[in-house]
Amino acid sequence: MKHDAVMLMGRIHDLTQKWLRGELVAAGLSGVVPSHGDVLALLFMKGEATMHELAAFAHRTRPTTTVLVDKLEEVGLVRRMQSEDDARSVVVVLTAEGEALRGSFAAISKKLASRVYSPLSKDEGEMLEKLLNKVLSNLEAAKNAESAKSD
Amino acid sequence: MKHDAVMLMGRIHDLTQKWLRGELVAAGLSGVVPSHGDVLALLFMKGEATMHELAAFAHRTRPTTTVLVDKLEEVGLVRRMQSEDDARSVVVVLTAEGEALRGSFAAISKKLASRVYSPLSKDEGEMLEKLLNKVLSNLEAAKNAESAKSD
DNA sequence: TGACAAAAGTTAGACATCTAACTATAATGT
DNA sequence: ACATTATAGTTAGATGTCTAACTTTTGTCA
Repeated sequence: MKHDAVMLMGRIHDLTQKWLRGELVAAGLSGVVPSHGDVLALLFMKGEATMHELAAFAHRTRPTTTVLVDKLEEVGLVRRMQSEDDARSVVVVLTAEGEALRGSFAAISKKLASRVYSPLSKDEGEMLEKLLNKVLSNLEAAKNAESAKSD
Repeated sequence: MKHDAVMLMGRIHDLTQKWLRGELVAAGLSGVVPSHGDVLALLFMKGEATMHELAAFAHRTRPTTTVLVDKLEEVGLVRRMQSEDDARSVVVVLTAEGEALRGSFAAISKKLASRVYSPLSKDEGEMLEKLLNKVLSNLEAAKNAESAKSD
């Protein structure tokens, strides 16, 4: 055992992010980066979402989400609206142009999965997901335990 | 199969990097980040290295490595020297202060591995490394195949 | 009911990283 | 031998992300 899983995951993460950027450019979406994809992914699922929900889903901070949505609004894929329930909230929705990209995004996402899973058998793919979930749950539990200590 | 391995690895990567930053601060190394750790790791192994070697080992670009070494020199952990063989090359070496941190870095590195591997059995740990290596090799092969096409 | 705390979002400033362009030196080929 | 090409490293400028601080609105509770 080389105990290098963290390094391996870092490398895989780097390569997949880089590849994704290339795909987005190839799809005519210069200036759109993988994090924007996470924002759009939630909108494709839910139709609309608050900044807060988008930030949580994309695992980014709210300031970062502000910038991400600024960009998506600038290129015309989403629109900000005032919430009717809560005057503090902003609701983000897809424009027609944004909705039109649903298919492209699904295709890129499928291509990414196939790229990563192709060297693995079905069993191996499932095993990998199981092991990663174990590791992640454990890290999140440890993190929560530590932040709870500072009460 | 959820095909979410990429997302899981991204999350694990984020959490481990964040934790590492905290450990470095706790070790009195404010301003030193995980990438600096990669630079130091090679110096702990080889004693000295050129900028080019450090960049390759840390998987960063040479401009980034310039900045990393600037910082390490500023906090007194390494020193730049002119190479005697090649006037273009810079050789980076550890200072006494840098050498003194060997133990702390080994401890942090061990703690990180234990954090990640603790929820896994020995067999599972080995399996995880095997699967990640498969995925990474495949991605690197695909990348090389694509860049070769543009000849 | 009115003060104070919590939450949603933005702005400002910092930082790690990247690509492109530049300087200086070494290697190569005719 | 000299011109061209390649390599080592740095500088300059851009970008994605973060934390801290701020504004506005909502919730709480004495």
